Amino acid sequence: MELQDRKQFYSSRLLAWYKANKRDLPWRRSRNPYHIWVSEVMLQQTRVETVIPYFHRFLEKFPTVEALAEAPEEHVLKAWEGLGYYSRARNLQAAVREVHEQYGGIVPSGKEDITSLKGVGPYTAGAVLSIAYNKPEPAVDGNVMRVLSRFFVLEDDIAKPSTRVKIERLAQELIPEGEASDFNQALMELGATVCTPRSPHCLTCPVMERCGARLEGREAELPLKTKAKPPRPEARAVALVEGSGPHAGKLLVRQRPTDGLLARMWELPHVALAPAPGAGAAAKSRAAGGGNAGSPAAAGAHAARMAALRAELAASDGVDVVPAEWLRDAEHTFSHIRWDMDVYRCRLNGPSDGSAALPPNYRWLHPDEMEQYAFPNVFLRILADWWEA
DNA sequence: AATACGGGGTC
DNA sequence: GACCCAGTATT
Repeated sequence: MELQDRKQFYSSRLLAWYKANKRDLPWRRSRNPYHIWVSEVMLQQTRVETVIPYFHRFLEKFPTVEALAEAPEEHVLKAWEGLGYYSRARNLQAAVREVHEQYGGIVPSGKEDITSLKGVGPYTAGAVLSIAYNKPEPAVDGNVMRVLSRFFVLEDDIAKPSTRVKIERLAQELIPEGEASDFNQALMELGATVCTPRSPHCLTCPVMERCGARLEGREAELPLKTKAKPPRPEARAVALVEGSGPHAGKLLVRQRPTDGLLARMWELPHVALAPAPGAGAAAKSRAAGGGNAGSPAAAGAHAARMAALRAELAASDGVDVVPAEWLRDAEHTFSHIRWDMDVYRCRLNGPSDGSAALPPNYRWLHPDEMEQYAFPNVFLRILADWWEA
């Protein structure tokens, strides 16, 4: 049968290629299921080069299941600072605590058990079971969907969940007897280094002779994927509040709520501005490339935003912050939201000795205390620029 | 099935 | 600027 034959060809060629060409990655130097697990969670939607330094630091701080289970959550979040998708860190620690308490510290090797852990979905379950335990489970990520879509000319939309399920069945059939660990990594390695999203390197591909997409000249068209919605813009006013008296040299920061975007991370106090014509115009003028601090129209817009900043912060947090001047703008794009920010230098209204009481989630932060607070990159950059100047 | 959830690299 | 990345949870 032709298809059977192609599958056989694909598996044996790919496996041999991988054994001869695999990259030397930190998590490939270990078969410790905990190490593999940590790497797989970090690698979710994140590039290998980005992960490597985090992986080293994380395992240095939390070398074992027990160490991570017993660590304070804020230490874990701090170790994850800058990596993004911070629920991964919280879920990983919750799952590791479960492994510590319910599985005697041994990462479970059963599909049901490991899938029940927080933050462990179909991909991560398959990756840990195959890579660490050599179990013949598929581990289908974006690479695998692309690589198999091309070789077998699958025209399903890889953005649809049903497509992943279909490709999982195929990926499982392809696993050579006793070679799950290397074969699954080979699939991903091919996608990461040869069968890349754009301009794949077909001439060096170990399976190009029988690659359907290549033979039809369609390697650039596959896989099919529907486009994501663009992030929605949000105008925000940020308060950079300098301390005085005993708080001189410090900045006012606050911790975010336990749920939602950037959960439990620290940030500069800020408010969302009404999506008024003014905000849109300000964003537009920035996009056009011109600074907007000088123009009369911009000055009026700043006055309105400063008033909104003070009023909204009083209403939401009960802090009375008095904006003094526009400092800078800043833009940050998440997957689904774009923040168009204006940063204002402020002072805290209250006793001149700076003894005013703060809400429980507020702190005065000295630059030397940064290692105790986890900030997302969007605020890390603003803080760094401020302290540098 | 659609959306929330970060941040950065690349062509 | 567009696309994508070793995805998962929630709705």
